[in-house]
Amino acid sequence: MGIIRKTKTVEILLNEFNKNEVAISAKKLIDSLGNTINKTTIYRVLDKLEDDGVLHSFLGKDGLKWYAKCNGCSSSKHTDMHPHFQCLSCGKVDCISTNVVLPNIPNRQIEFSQLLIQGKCEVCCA
Amino acid sequence: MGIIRKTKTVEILLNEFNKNEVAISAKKLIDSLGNTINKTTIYRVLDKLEDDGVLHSFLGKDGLKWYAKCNGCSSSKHTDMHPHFQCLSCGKVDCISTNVVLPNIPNRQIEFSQLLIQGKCEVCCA
DNA sequence: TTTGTTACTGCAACTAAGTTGCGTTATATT
DNA sequence: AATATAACGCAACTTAGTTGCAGTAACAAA
Repeated sequence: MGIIRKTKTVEILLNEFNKNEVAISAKKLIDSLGNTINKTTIYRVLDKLEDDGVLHSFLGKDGLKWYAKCNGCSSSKHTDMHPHFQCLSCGKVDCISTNVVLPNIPNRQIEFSQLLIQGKCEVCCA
Repeated sequence: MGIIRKTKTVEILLNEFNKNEVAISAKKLIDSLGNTINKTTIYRVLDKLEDDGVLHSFLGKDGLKWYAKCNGCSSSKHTDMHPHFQCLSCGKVDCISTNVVLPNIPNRQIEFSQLLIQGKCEVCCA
């Protein structure tokens, strides 16, 4: 079940995702908002926003959970299937809006895929 | 630094990877061998075998660490860059020996990539 | 505006994967 | 056999994420 009441916590968290384009890890949200909002609440609101199709989640290079705003997803169907890029220098994660060409795998039924590309971002490249 | 002495633990672990074709998670090795070998030792030997280019590691769908035998890797260079397939029904993970076509990302320097495809394996499809 | 239902929150305690420090054991070299 | 040290076991720790429960607040209805 998703978000039903527009609480202060929901507003604060949505605001975090609106002011930056990049993805944000649950850990970072707890680090920056943890003395305002309880970490349990942060995890729960993120989970519900994902259920609603407002955010999508994926795992970063260390297995940490990251969230980013969805494009064209609804609560019934997450259509987002794009790759993510994580910078090995500064740790920043971006959504890459390019379609992934999946390899042909015989006799298997593909349901999801996650592609994490790692390297140096445009800032850390220079 | 990699493996220097051929101990009983190294032999047992390598044997696990030789009898099956599939990847094995660190957790599963601890579950099955944990009363014979200490879990710290399992983690350390896996780590060293990866340093040596004997195994490669990647993260499964829950962020758990998985290991599988390498093909054509050395201690100096891990050339393996293939996708992995994890079955959502039985949990099995396989290496897919197909090259991945990475999307073109301007102004970024790509160093690694990991593609995890999820769905139903050939056994669970039927 | 007040009341009442219940979604939401905070707290504390917990779970589980993986790590660290250190004293002991065992491999391999001389 | 002696010895240097890689490898091991144990216990305690770290940390991301979860659970149960009691208290709080959002919101609809009166």
